Amino acid sequence: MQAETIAVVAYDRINPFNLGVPCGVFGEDRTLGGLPRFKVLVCAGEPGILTTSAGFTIATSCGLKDFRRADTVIVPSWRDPEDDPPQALLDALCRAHERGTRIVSLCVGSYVLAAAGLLEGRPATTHWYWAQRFAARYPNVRLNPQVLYVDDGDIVTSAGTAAGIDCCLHLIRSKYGVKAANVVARRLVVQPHRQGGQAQYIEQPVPGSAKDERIGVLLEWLNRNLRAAHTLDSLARRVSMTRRTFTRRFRRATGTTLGKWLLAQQLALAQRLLESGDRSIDTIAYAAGFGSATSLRQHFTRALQVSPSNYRKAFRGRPTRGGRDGEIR
DNA sequence: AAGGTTGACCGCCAGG
DNA sequence: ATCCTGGCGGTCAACC
Repeated sequence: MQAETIAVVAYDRINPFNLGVPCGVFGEDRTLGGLPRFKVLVCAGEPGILTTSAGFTIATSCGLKDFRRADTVIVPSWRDPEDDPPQALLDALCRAHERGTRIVSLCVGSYVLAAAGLLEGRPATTHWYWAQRFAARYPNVRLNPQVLYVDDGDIVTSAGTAAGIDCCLHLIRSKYGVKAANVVARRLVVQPHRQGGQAQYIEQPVPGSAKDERIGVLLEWLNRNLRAAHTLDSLARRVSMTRRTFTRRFRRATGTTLGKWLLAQQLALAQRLLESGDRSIDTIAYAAGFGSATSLRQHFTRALQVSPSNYRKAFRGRPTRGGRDGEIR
């Protein structure tokens, strides 16, 4: 297969984790796992010495001119959303985009794409912490701060830090399939597909208050008792709140609704059970709190675009015995 | 396939 | 004034 070239923009004071995400996903040779070999070019997005926020410096011979060789350009966050990116970088991004190169941003890299004008009128996301300021500064961008990433074809944006991994996995999944993405996910030891949006990761500014604590304790308990049938009323009773207050507090604490949160947790559990062990779909459905295998199949397929049994097959990739997997080197 | 039932979600308002 | 709570009821979707 023709090697796809990925240009990753490095800039001064870059956070090494952000730089590492695309390099970790695309930069390793996983051809034995059945993946194509990507060509990763770390490109200096500005002249001068590039230091990282961890103190070491980056030396690369690639620069903006090398965008020309890329199929995809990734902007792995930005040092400071309030710090305007250099015009030369913005111009290079625009030219690449006009040539048909896909432009991807991680975290607050959306600010760079927006500054380049690439997000005008288009759907996008960014780190939840900056979402409000982003929306105020770029009102024409259809910002959705609830999701982990937004794939708008030639432009892809993603939410904070680790969502960059979700986003990069998505890029692999959409082009090379679920199986390929799972190979990478396994190697990185992350979930192949996280459920729900970034809302569930948004911490409340005052987490320790006694009242939020009640929801927190409940969530922990729920996660250990997913198989039981829960209703809004039974849970509200459990934390001694009225139904209305409970739904409100729940949303404030989790950023989502009870139903969505529960379903996401149940699906995540079902995924884990499918990935390991040989339990029947029926058993797994029951263990994860679904009323029936039919119900599990329906929700699972809708959320992941793969049926449970195909997910299991794809995740395993190939027959495994004794915990060894041919894809893992 | 249509219709009924149930439960979840949330806007709204009144009261603390 | 501001925030929170409890209750009502409309809408929607899942399930039967």
